[in-house]
Amino acid sequence: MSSKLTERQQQVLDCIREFQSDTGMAPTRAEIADRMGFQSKNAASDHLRALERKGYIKLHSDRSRGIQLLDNAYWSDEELPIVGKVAAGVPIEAIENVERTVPVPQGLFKQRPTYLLKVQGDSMIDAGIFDGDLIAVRKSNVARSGEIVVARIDEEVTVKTLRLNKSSATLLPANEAYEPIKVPADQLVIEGIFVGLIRDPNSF
Amino acid sequence: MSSKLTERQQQVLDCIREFQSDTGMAPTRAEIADRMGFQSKNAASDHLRALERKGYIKLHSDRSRGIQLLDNAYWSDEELPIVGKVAAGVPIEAIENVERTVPVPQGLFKQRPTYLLKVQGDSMIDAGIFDGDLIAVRKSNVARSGEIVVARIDEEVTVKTLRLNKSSATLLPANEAYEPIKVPADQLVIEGIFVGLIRDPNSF
DNA sequence: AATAACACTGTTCATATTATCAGTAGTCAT
DNA sequence: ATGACTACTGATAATATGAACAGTGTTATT
Repeated sequence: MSSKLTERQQQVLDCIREFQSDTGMAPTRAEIADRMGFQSKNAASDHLRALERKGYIKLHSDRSRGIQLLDNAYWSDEELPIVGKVAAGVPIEAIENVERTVPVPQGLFKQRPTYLLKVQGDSMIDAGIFDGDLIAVRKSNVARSGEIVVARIDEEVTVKTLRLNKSSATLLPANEAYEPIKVPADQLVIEGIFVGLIRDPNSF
Repeated sequence: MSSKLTERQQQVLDCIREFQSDTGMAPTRAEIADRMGFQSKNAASDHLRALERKGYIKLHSDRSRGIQLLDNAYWSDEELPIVGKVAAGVPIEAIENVERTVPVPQGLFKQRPTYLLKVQGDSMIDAGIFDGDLIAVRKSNVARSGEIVVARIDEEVTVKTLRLNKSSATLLPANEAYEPIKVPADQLVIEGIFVGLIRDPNSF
């Protein structure tokens, strides 16, 4: 049972999460005040007390950076857009493509997704990604070799495993029925990185 | 590129991970010394410097608890046994059942697995668990409703979703071809909790 | 209209924490 | 046998940080 947060409190909670994600440690009162634009550290203190009272964090008293995010802190839903078919040349996040939004618990995935993409086709079936699955994607225009990426080739968007060589990139399907796609490194457009998968067997 | 750690340094790294897992924050030098049994805080400092130099952590200077675990820190492998067929009545971790061990990166899963179990059968196929998959299991004799568990019924070990009612438990398969199994709560033996899945398409 | 909760500014003080210096020993490679 | 790294003890100084107190307005609820 945790009461609802005010908008400002939610912002502070997000701020703490982001700081932790960036630096690997929880922020101090001063650092929260800095990021949030407060003139006084005590503004941050007040918010922390509120967040603790409402059950989102635990404060370890007299401990530096003693802010512990509780499970609740991660279960504040964020509405993510589901992107379906993507029109040629249109940025993937264009509002026209948004079918609907679904609440996704933050922290469900290690990397925070930017949007959800409904998988079409079975080219990644051996990687456990089925037709109709929702994959969580973090928007990014770079990726490392071995990562599963959302890439654009000739106005078409696909999900494949990225393999980077010296001068070229290969998009690897995970299905024997499909062939790898070799692309010159400078022609490859990465849309995002696969950071998680959501399968709801009752969604059909 | 990160050089190898000494046994002691590995222990200190484990100590930091555990502390962070317990409290949600990185330990101070004093707390490391305390947990490790050092008389001097500087022993911890020395180890931290070594761990940073070898690329396992990042130290944020002049910052309290400014220890950031880098990816490398999680990639220190732990050898986990793979349990295959389980003889009737024999504890699941009995050495006779160990087929082989594989290095599993710690921190790959949020919950640290105790052993790996090779899935036999397709009763959980709708949950994305296929025949031949390795599932990472955390040994536990209790579980919450809704969790996927490794349970023993009549000398047979199965993987199912656990559904707890008032007085009885139901083991739910994720495959229409199989029927749910109802078990009196006091007869159910939980072996462990499903904490992750490893699928290697090249392992066949 | 009163009260509580929210959302801050600004200051002071105690203490938590890091950094650094000075040692002691053991191991390991050149 | 010499230097580099490991693995510590012990102490002190500098700074980072949390806690507390005294205020000011605003907004939501009864």
